[in-house]
Amino acid sequence: MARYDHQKIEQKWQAYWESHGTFHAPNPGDPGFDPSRPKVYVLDMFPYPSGEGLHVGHPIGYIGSDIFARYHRMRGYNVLHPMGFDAFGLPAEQYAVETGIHPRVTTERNVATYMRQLRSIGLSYDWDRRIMTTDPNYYRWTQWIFLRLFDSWFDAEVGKARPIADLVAEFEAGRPTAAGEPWSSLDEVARQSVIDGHRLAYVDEITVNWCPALGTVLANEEVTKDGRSERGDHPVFRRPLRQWMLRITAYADRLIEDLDVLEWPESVKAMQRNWIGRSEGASIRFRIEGSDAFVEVFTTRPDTIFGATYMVIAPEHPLVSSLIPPTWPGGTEDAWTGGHSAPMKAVDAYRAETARRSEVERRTENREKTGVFTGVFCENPVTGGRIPLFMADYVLVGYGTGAIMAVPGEDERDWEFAEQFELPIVRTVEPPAGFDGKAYVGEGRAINSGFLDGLGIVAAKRVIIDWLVARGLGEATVSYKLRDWLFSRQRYWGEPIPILHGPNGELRALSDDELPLLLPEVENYRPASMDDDNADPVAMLSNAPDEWKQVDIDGVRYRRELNTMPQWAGSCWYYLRFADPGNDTRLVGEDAERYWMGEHGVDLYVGGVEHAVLHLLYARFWHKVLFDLGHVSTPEPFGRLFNQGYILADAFQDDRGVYVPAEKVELRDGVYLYEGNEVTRTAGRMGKSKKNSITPDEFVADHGADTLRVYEMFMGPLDSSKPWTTRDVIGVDRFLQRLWRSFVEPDSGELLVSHDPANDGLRRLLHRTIKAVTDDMTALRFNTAVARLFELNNALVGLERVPREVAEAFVRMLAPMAPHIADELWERLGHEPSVAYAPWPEYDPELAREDTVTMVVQVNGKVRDRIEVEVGISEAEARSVALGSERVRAFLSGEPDKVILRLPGLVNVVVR
RNA sequence: GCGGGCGUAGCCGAAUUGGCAUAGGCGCCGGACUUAGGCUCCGGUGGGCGCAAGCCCGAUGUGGGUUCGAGUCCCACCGCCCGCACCA
Repeated sequence: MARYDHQKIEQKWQAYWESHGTFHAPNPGDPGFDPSRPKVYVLDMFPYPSGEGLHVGHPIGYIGSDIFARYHRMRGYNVLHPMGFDAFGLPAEQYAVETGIHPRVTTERNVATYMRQLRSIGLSYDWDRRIMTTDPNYYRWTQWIFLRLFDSWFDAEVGKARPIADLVAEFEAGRPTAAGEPWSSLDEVARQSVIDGHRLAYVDEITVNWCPALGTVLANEEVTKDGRSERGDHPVFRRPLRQWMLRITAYADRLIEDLDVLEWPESVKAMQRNWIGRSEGASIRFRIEGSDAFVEVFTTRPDTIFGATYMVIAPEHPLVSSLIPPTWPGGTEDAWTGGHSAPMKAVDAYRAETARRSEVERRTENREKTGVFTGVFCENPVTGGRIPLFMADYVLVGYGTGAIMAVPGEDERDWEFAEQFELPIVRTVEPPAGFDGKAYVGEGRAINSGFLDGLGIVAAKRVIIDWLVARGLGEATVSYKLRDWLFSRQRYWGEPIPILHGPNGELRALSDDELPLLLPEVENYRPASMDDDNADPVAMLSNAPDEWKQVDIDGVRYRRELNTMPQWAGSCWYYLRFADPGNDTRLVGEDAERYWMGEHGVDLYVGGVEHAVLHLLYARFWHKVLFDLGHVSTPEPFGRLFNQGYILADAFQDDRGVYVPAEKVELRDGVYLYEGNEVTRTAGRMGKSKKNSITPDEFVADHGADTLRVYEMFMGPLDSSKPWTTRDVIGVDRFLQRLWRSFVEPDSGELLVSHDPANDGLRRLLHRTIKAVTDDMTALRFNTAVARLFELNNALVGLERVPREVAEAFVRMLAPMAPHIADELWERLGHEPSVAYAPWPEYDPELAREDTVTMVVQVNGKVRDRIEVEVGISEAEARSVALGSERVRAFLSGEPDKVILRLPGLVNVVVR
């Protein structure tokens, strides 16, 4: 064999691993399970199997986690390293709309491609644990968890979820209902409605994001800031609709607090905190003039209430029309009316205008403020002043109470509005001298604020809240940006929601043993709404046969829920199922859950930062519910999270902006040419649409899986995005070829390993390398680990034979990154296959240390000499070496001199 | 605007605690082997002087600060990336 033949060797070892079940991880209680070993759970964010297959940018995180998993196997851990597929979702369904092919068929075809590609790069998954969210044996448990959410309520007193039965028992024991009526006085329907109002999964009529093109409503999280669908970039409209909701807001505080102990990137923690958006403040009730009714506002600055010169409600605010006067009251300025003859007309017109205006426009910053006076005056509770109530779309209905007290002196938005509508501005916080801005939002003492004058912001807040509480006008409250999770979708390819609707609208959950509720077959996948923006939402399952849609129980006819779950559902708990994928009596066996999820849950979770908020927040929420109900043993699912960076690649566009195949573009004299025409280079993620993808199939055929793995790790830090540079691949190819030649005689295939011990220099390098690579492995610094192995390999060049101690350690260090070539060499070194469970090499701390180190000698502040000294030299010796140096002596003045020895770990000041 | 992060050679990048800045790779230059070629081998690669050992000088976005000593810590500024954004 003249060269290292990657095709032959990689196929050989992949076949070996599969036929020997090398990476199968037994569960507690299974044959071969060793309970004395520590466990590590290494998880990738499982993919949605798209029809395009993988390109080389996709597996970079998988390779990183695979190296981590392989390293821990060699360290003697029981390693859970599974893979599966998040296979419900829109693309397969949209493909079905076009082709009529059942989503199950396309999904299975795509999964087969993914598995072939993943296997071809030597990832050490335990494929026996493979799961698919679309498998009835899987979604049975997704539905089961939904039923637990339906059957639970959040007990705010203990801050955790409890079974509904507990709530019923408490009501029967005298717990007051929210409406204040005693439980015993309620009839069955009223009781049911009280209970339904407490469930973690509940139905509510809310304003939803309706996307006709996708034929479904979307969660806020799935709508871009331009008011379009994240998937497909279709227009989204606001519609009121009765929908399933999950009460994630109940967990807002715990979702924030529990972030602290997680070993997650700070940026992701920050994004989650930001998304939940907790702010402390006060709700304050402002009496409506001439009425007993109040407008309740939320503010984070109750201390500024003396400066509240007007109020604003959102256009969607449910202010009762009867409170709006028939004519413009005295004190109405012309600028406030919008030219309308009566308040109701002005309000109706403004509401209509807002509804027409897209979300995009509404959310655009720096848009000129619009609004209209409602004809209602309120009373400022502290000043007694008469202040107008406006309607304006800069106040959002979804946050706080949908109403604000406006303090233009201390808030930039309010200032802008006040200027436009000629409303009075009163400063209530003293700006620093020389402040010439408009609204002042900084620290300062209260002014123009009656009994608050002179107080700082914090103290003023405390005093005013006490004052309001004493008068029943307000209280301290906390507000969140986080909304409850809209959980219904009108699409076909998702988990059916296991609920029945009774003749009187009552909800009836399926029992656990009626699960799974199978997805029915339908004739047509095309949503009725698809081409009509004005169409109403219709659930796809209304196309199901009547036998499925109707259920008769005890003579009562029930209708099945026709909505399905969103794609996030399956990925909310898949990490639990991997611990015990075959269990058909529980979602996960207790022993398996406690063992694999023990201590920190998933020990390393690797995936893209695009899931920083949605998937990771939803999964944490479900996990906490399951934790509260006693189904899992840890409060958090993912102890350590790592976001791999993306592989970027140049893409090229011609003069019409059309992408041209990147591999056919040539660089000549600083100009990029495609078929002789100049094209423009752009950077970005790899993707089929940009015609710059490289598939693992072609790469593995040309260079091999080991080169792909090592190259992707060597490109740079795993968590930063970096460009794919085909030119650089050759360095890794050379490394592996050179390595092979160091070990194997090219012509005879003889093993070039000697029994002679390594010389001191090589041995020191070896032990330094082991130390560095070992540190790199746990820190996921694989780029530097590769560089260390390059360096060690370079030291072997020119040796006739590699000393065995070096060879053995080298192969073992190489194994996680380049497992095929490492297994081959390991076998040739005379070991049983495979190196996957060979012990990781240990280093000798003495040998790993540098043997000499440079001592820098400064005389009176200037470096005068650098002297190589042995590591571990004593202070006295170092001093005598330094003072013995002629160069140093030449600069001694005879006066007391300051001589400083600089030595790693030793600062030694000598005065002479 | 708020939050998170980053600026090191021609390019990708390294530098555990503040301690020889620039490891490793690409590219480039020179040489060897070869009829030829390069997924071969050897050497060089911040600038200057030197045949050489070596010597001198400069440099981690900019400007300050702390320190015997700063890529690393502190302050200000400049530039870039990511997330959120009329959230009261």
